[in-house]
Amino acid sequence: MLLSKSCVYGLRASLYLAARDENGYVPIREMSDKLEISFHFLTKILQQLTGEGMLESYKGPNGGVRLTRSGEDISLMEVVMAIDGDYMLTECALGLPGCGVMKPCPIHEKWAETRDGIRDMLESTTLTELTKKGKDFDLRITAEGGFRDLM
Amino acid sequence: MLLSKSCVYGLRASLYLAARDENGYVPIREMSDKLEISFHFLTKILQQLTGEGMLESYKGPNGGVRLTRSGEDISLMEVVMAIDGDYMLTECALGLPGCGVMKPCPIHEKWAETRDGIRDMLESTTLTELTKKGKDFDLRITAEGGFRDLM
DNA sequence: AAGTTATAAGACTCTTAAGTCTTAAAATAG
DNA sequence: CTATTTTAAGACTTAAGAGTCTTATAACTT
Repeated sequence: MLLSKSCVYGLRASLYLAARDENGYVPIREMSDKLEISFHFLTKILQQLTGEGMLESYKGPNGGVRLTRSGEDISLMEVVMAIDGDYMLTECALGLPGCGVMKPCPIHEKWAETRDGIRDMLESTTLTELTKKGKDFDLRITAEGGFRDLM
Repeated sequence: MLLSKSCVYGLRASLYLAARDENGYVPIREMSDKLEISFHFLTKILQQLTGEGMLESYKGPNGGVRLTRSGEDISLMEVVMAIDGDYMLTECALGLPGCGVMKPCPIHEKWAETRDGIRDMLESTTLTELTKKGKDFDLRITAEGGFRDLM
């Protein structure tokens, strides 16, 4: 799998937060219910995003988490890097250590081009762009439900 | 990781076979030694490729495995499909079941384009193309050694 | 025929990702 | 102050991929 499950859940949660444009704190319990993700597991993932500064959290009643910046300014890449790190964009396709321009494997060059395609997509796509599309066309954010059910 | 370890080992072994252009059978033990892959593990992987008809095997002394066709006619895609299957080219980026044009997630479209890039690369690259490059520039096929050491 | 070299198959172990559960600590509402 | 709602942290369990080991079987060499 290209992205780990943690990362995928992190992306869905980030989209959920961006979609709720009232910018109050959103309880993790609410998100785990709506997105059908284990509460404790989601909590762990969101803690990573909080640690990276993408989210901020607040304890107590009416607490929860929220984006620190506008969803317009947050790319998918930011979420992926916070959770999965950059292995996807640096790792050799043949698994050879230290593969790079200095000591390439035969697939290195072609793989690097392909990877750039992935990188560009992740970097150029923002949360808001996707939530807008999601709301306009009622696309899916959970196994069954679309954006409109959710809000 | 985009490709499983099994798949990566399968690719390296396939390249090894394509690089040994004398078309006799190559003992798995020789490959596992040269490529620094566990013999038993590599055996399993090659059995999958044999099962898919990409390799043929021969038992007894002077036995081993060999490509059933010329390396020019075998794409990386063929190896990847035989070992990892098509999940990479069909799976939803948000992990939603049955994501597709009918019931897309908000990333579906962009992700499909990116995936096409991967697909094209894997389909258009042949084993021979890579072994030729590997031999010409003595590129790496193992952690330390290049193609020239190997043959 | 006997011994050797090889693949075939599957049980088994190890490691890591995925997921759960428990306890602690913060902050607010009443 | 106290009860409640929430995040925080980390131990723990489960599941899956990665890797090892053992036994069986095929086929060649002498």
